Amino acid sequence: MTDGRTRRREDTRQRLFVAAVELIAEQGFSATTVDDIAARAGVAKGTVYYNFESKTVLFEELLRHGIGLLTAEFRAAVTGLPPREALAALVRAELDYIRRYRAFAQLLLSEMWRTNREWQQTLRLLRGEAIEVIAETVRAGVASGDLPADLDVRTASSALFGVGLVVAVDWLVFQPDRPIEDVQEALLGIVRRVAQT
Amino acid sequence: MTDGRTRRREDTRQRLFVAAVELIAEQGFSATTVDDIAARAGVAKGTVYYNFESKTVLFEELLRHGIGLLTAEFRAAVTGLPPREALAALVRAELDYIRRYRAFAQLLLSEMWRTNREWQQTLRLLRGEAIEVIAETVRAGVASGDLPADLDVRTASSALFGVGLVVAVDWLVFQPDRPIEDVQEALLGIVRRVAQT
DNA sequence: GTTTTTGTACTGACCGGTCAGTCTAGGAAG
DNA sequence: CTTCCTAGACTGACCGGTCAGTACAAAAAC
Repeated sequence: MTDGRTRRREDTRQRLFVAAVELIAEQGFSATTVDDIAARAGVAKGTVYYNFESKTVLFEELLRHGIGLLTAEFRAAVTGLPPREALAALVRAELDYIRRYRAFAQLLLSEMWRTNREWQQTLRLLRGEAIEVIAETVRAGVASGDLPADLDVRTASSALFGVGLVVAVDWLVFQPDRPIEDVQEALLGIVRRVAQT
Repeated sequence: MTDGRTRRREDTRQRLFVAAVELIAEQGFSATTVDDIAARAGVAKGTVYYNFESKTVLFEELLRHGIGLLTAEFRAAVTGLPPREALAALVRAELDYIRRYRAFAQLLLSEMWRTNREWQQTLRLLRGEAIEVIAETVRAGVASGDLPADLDVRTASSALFGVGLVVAVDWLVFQPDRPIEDVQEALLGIVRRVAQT
């Protein structure tokens, strides 16, 4: 399983992911060429096609990997916490994730609301999984009376997800010199106020 | 000035704008071909290049036109209103605009945070102009004591702009059957709470 | 009022470059 | 020697941009 070969291959795939995510974040999927990805990863073009079926599949696996990680961190963040604390933990987890994987966050923000792309279904599905974790928390909060009863669970959940994304990426792109902790504070403040019963 | 020729040409340019904005909203700038745009507008490819210098210039003029309109509506919305009412009017104006030009809003959301694209400077500039209107309102509110003194004007303004965009487009793309008035209510509620002194 | 000229809007075949994907020779690991 | 993987030249489709030519309205000439 973790013999030299598998480890080496896993390493190559990882380098390709990193290269692809950076380039696609900057330029978008269509404007990014496979040659660029291979060059930045320091491998030959053939290696890309040895490791991935196609450019689209590489991107889909990238999305799966990236959002899977986010979903996992969401789950880890909320386990065992009461609703209102869990909500704050989710905001923190999202921003923490964005800080660590800023290129992926930027990519997500740009490609999330597209329609008519081959990988759109995949992305929609993955988005649903991540938001479901938020929705579970919100639902529990509404049921227990910790959150306002008139809160629309689906809307609130997707809004929370999107707002964190846009505010953080906006900060990263347009005011990159300022610390992300400030965004976190601002967002927590907003969520706290909105969550008031 | 408004003879047959100029009117005809203006009409063609308008049709090209409409076709381009829809296609780019769905697929992105790079994935949209000039042939597609021409076909949807019902003109020959050459006509695109008769009316616009290049694909990039067409897109830049599109951005200028679209954001210019938004900025104008922002200005019209705030004139003569006291800070807190002006802020609510801005939210209403933004959502009203997004409802009317949903494709353009979707396009903006997807291309706004890109880096390393030829037209990035243009977009950055235009974004600045639109946000400046918001910033003036916030600044006046902070100065007059109508808004919290510790509000960071630049951050608050760009956050307000971005949040309206994501929440509205998210709704349009993922829950298109529900009325946008609900989003407006939700957003106004949030802004009202955050703006509390 | 008719004919000729001119300028403008548009057309679509075509060109050159680019890019996703293929193929095969060869290097590394065991 | 065999197996697994990588390199990078190559191919064919596609796409941005060009250009010689058409259509047609309005002015100019008579």
